[in-house]
Amino acid sequence: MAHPAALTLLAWNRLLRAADLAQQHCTAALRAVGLPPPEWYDVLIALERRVATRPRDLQAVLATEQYSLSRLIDRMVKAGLVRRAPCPGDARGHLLQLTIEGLAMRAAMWPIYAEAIETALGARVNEDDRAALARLLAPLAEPVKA
Amino acid sequence: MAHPAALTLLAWNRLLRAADLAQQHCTAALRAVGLPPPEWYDVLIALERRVATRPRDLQAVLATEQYSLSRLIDRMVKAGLVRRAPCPGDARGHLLQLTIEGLAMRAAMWPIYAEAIETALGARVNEDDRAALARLLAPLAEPVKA
DNA sequence: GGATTTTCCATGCATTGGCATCGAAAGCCC
DNA sequence: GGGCTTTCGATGCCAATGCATGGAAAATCC
Repeated sequence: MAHPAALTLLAWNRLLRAADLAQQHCTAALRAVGLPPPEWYDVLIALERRVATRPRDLQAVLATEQYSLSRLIDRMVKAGLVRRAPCPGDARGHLLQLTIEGLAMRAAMWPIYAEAIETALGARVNEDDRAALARLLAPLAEPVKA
Repeated sequence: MAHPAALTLLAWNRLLRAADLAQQHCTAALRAVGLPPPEWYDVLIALERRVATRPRDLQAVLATEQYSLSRLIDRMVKAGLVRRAPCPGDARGHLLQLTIEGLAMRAAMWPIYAEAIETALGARVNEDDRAALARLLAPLAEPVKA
């Protein structure tokens, strides 16, 4: 296996840095107005759109670790945003439901989150470049070994 | 502030996912052969190249939080890879030095790290695309407000 | 040069994450 | 149906992170 070229390392470092800065920016923006971090939004919106209703589906959608998701849900339940309901047909798992508060929280978070994304990405890269970025990142957003 | 376009969201999600997968892959590759995570390499190589010798310089170079770096150094000192030496002319700080073991560790990590980068990025994106990626990510690798 | 502000680094405390493992229910195979 | 394997989700334990703050030295200001 060849050593990475200088260009590869440059792209590598920028990729990691860019993602880090982007996430920090969003987290800080939400936090600044007393809202929970982006991961909470991702869970809420997935449940609202019924993309997933069980933890294992959410896990696949969000590409998060099982234990990590399990505890995230714990916190969201404790915060009153999500409810665990019995799962008909599979007594191992359960269904996840948004509460009214969860729905409200999702709605409250979006404007802040959206603006943060716009500031961090939309406003700094023109449309052509955003399209190019999305295209170039597509293969990298797939699991490495696949 | 306008809502992000669908294209922006796509690029956004792929950016975060790609960086996450990339880091996981490297961390796992190093861990699989009993070596410490990538951040350790970043510290070691910075010290070896004398890019930075004091914690605050390292902090700037690595774009890490102050407390986070402070404790990372703690661990590396405990592991015998780095030494804290008094800093002539500024009694608040100190100089960081690689130990022999630190130097060896840096050398031992590189082949594994390099191969992981090559697998995760170099081998999945052709040269033109890597160049394009580096160019497109350049603005995003700068602090958001700048 | 004394007081104030800023820089540099560490740390207490609570939260979060990583890893391994567990218990329980489904699925499978015979 | 009785074992064996796989899937689902939670959790104990320890490590790492985040946030706030502390303390001490340097720089600045008057």
